[in-house]
Amino acid sequence: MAEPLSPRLDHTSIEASLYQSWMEKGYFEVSRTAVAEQGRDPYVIIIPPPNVTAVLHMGHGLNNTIQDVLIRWRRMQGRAALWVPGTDHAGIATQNVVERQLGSEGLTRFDVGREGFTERVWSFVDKTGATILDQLKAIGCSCDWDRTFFTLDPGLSRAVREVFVQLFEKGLVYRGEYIINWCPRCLTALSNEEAEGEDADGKLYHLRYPIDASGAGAAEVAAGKGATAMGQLEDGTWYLTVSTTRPETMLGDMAVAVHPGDERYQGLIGADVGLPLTGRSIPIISDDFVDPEFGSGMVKVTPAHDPNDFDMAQRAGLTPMDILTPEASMNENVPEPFRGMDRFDARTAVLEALEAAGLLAGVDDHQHAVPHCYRCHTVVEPRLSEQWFVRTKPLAEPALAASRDGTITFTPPRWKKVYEHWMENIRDWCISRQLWWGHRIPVWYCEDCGEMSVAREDPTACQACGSDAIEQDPDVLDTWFSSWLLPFSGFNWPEDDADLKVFYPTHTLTTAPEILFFWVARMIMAGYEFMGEAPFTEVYLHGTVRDRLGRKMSKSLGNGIDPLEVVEKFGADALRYTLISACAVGTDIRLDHEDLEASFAPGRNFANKIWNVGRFTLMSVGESPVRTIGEVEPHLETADRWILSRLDETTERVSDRLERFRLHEVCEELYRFLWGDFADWYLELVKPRLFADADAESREAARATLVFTLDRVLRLLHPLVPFVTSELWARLPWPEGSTEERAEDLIVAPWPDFDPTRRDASAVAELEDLQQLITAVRSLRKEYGIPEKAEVDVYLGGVNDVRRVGVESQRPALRRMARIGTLEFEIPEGGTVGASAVLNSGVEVFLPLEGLIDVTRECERLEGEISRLSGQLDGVRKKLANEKFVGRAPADVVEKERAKADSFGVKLEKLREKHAALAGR
RNA sequence: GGGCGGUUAGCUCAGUUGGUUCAGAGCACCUGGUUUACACCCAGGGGGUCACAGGUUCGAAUCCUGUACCGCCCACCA
Repeated sequence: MAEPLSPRLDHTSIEASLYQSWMEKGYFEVSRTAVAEQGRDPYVIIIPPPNVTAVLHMGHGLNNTIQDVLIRWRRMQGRAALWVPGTDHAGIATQNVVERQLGSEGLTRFDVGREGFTERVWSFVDKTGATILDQLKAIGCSCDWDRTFFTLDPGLSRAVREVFVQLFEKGLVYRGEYIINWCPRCLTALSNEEAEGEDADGKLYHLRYPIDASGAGAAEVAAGKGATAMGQLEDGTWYLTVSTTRPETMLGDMAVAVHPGDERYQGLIGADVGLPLTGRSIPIISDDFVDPEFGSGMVKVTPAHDPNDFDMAQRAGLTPMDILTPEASMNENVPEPFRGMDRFDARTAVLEALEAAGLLAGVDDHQHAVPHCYRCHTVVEPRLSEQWFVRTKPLAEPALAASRDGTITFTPPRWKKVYEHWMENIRDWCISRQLWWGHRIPVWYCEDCGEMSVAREDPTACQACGSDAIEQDPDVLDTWFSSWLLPFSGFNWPEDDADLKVFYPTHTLTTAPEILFFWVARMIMAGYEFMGEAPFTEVYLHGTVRDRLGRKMSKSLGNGIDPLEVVEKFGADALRYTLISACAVGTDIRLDHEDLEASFAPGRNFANKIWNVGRFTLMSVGESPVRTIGEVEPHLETADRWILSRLDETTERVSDRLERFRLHEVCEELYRFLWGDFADWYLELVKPRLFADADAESREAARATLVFTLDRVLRLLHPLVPFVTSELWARLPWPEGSTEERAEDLIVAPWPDFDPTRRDASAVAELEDLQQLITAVRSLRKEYGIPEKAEVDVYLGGVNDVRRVGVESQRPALRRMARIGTLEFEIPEGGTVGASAVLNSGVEVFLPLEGLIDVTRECERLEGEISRLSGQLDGVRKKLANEKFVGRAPADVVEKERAKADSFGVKLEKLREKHAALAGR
C-alpha cells in the first residue's frame, strides 16, 4: 500500500532521487551500437559549452532547459536522443579570473611562471567545471554524461591541432603582421568579434600641420577654391588641418593623405609637412580611401595604429612606426616628454603641447563607436602585430550556400539574413592570443635557419634544417578555435570515425544570438571544411534573459538570478516551466531578480496543480486495475467523450508547436488543458460518479477515462516538467494485462500519437453548453448574493415560454450537474420574479428569486444588456447588408455572421420580453 | 551611416496565413468561499479607442507609408 501523498508538492523530496534513478538506469546514454541494433533514428544535440569561469546564470538555465525539452521529447518519440554535454576552457575569461585571484595574493602570472600559472588554472577549472555539470543535473538536463567533454581535453586538443595543421597545409592559415585589436589590459590580440563597439561621446580634434618651406606651392593651393582648412600661422607658415579622435597617435603619423581626385590639393601631393612635436617631416600622399567630403579632406596617416592607415601606408610604401607599448603607454619612438605616458595622459599632453604651439585648430563633439575588449571592457587599441590568421573567405562559401539553399534553417528566420550578411562580409580571423591558458599554437621556429615547423606531433628538430634549436610559438589559440569543431571533435575526430558516422551531422543547435558569429557561423564553416557536410540542420536562437528593467543579467550589475537558488526554493520543474512559458519565439525574457516569488510562483503553482490533479486521480481511482478506454467505450458519457476529445486536440497541438519551436505555446496548451479542462471541469463533473452510489458501468468508464487522460497528459507534460510528472506516472494503476505503450519510466514512455477518431464534436458542443449554463448560474448567484450553500431552483427556458423547455431530456449532462450540486430542474410555473441569463444557444437560464431581488435593479441590468446587445446586432446587420462583404468574404465567414445575427436576435427578443414582464410588475 | 526588433489591461507578455478561440493569459486588484485534490486553491468581477498619423480593404492589433520613443546588431569616414 502506497503511503499517502503530501497535499503540497515537495520538490526537494523527489527531484534529486528521480534524477539519480534516471542516471542509474542509463536513460541518457546513447551508444552507437544500440542505435545500430535498434535501428533507431538518432537525434543529436551538442551543448553550447558553458565557460568554466563561473557558475551558471539564468541564461544557461533557459538555454539548457530548452535543449532538455527537445531531447526528452525526441527520446519519447523513440529517437536515439543524444545530448553531448561539456564545458569550454574560455581562454581569456578564465585566465582573467585566475589572474585576479593571484592579484588578491599580490602576485601576477609572471611571478608564478607559465607552468605554475597553468597549474593554478587547471585546479580552478577542475572545481568550477564539476560545479557547472552538477547545476545542469539539478535542473534536470538529460545529457549523456559519459561523453562529457572539456575543450582542453587531450582528444579535443588533437582535433584542434589537426585542424590547424590541415588549414596550414591548405594555405588557409597564415602568419602575418597586420593591425589587430589589442587589449592593453589582457595583453593579447582579439578577433574583430571580440572587440565590441560601444557608442561614446568623444571629441574630434582638428590639428594643424605646418607645410614645409619646400612646399612653396602652398600659398597657391590655399588660394584655390575650397581649401578652407589651410591657413597661415603667425610666422607666415602655411599649415593644413587634419582631424582625429585620438590625437596622441599623431606622434606616429607617417603621412598626410588626400584623395587623388581632390582638385583642391593637387598641388600639395608629394610635398612634405612638418609633424609637430616630433621634428619629423612626413609626405603628403594620395589615396582613394580618403573621402574628400569629410572634414578638410586631408587625413593623417598612422600606419601602426589604424587599419586603414596601415593599408594606405602599404600602398604608399611607407614604414609604420609603432609608438605604443603593449600596455598602451608611449614607447621610445616618441619624443622624450611623452615617453612612458599612458595613452590617455599622452592625449592630454599632446593636446596641451599643440595648443601651446598654436597648432590646435579646434575641438568638436563627436559621437562614435569605440571598441572595447569583450572580456574586460578596456578600450581596445588597434596595433600592428604579428599574428596567426585563418583565411575565411574560402570557408565561408559553403557556409553561406547552406543558409541560402535552406540546408540549415534559422528560427526565428530573421537571423538568416544576419548570418548571411556576416558571411558575405567576413574578414580573416585572428586566432593567436598572447595568453597562457589555451591550446598552444603547434608551430616551432628554428633558431638556426629561421624556418618554422608546423606539426601534428611535437617535433624534436627543425623540419627544414634538422637543427634541434627550435622553440614553440609562445601563443595560444582563440578559445573559439576549439569550440568551432565540437560537432565532430565531440565524437572522437580525428582519432576514429565510428561514432562520427552515426551521430554526425547533429540536429538542433540551440543558443543565444550573441554567439551567432563567434560560434554558430564558425561551426558551420568547420563542418563543411572538415566533414564536407553541415554540422547541424536547424539553428534555434532564443532570447536573452533580462531583469525587470530590461537589462541583461550580469554579475557586475548584481541583477542575476542563481538557477540553483530557484531550484531549491521552487523546484526544477518550476524553473523550467517559468522559463519555457515565457519563451515566445524571438523574444527576450524578463524576470525580476528582486522578487523571485513573483517570477517563479506561476511555475511552482502549476507544478503543484499537476501534483494535486494526479494525487486526486490516483486517490479516487484507487488501486484496483482499471479498464481500457476500448472496454468502457459503450459506457462513456458526454464528459468523458469531451475530455478525450480535448486531450486529442491538445496532443496534436503540442506536437505541432514543438516541431516549430513554439515552446511557450506548448506550455499554454498544456496549462489550459490540465488546469482548465481537466481539473476545473472534468474532475468536478466526474466526482459524483466516483464517490456517490453511482452505477458500476458509469464508474468504470470514469475511472478508465481518468487514468487514460492522466497518463497522456503526463507524457505530454514530461519534457517541460520531468520531475513531478515522473513521480506521478510511476503510480498510475494500469489496465490489467495491458502492456501496450507501457514503459518502465515515463522518461522513456512513448510520445502520444493523436487519434482524430477520439474527436467528438457533439460531446464538445454539449459540454460547452453545460459550461455556459453553469457559468451563467454562478454568475447570477453571485450577482444577487445568493450563498453557494443555498439551494436554488434553476429553470431553463425562461419565464415567458416555460412550455417550450424540455431541455432536461435533451441534455443528460445537466442532470449530472444537478446531482453534483444543489440544483434541481423543474418546469417552472412561470410568472415568477427572478434572475435570468440567456445562453448563446438561445436557452434561457432562470433563477426564481421572488423577494430576493430588486425588480428595479434587475430592470436596469436588463436595459443595459439590451442596449449593448442591440448595438452589436446593428453592427452585424450592417455588415450583412453590405453587398461587398456578402460577395467577397468567404462563405463560412458570412455564414457565421448570419448565425450570429440570428442568435443575437433571439437573445435580444428574450431579454425584451423579460424586461417587459418585469417592468409590468 | 546601414539593418533589425519592439511599442496591446497597473506589471510581464501572447496574438501563426487580415474575418467567433480578435481584444487574450499569468501576476496584481475587487467580491465571496472551512465544497474531504490543491488557499501554491475555488467561484465571480473590474480594467485596454492594441504608441501616433495617414493609406489599402467589404473588413486591420494583424498589410503598406510616415512620425515619435525604446532596444539590439553591423559599419574603416579620420
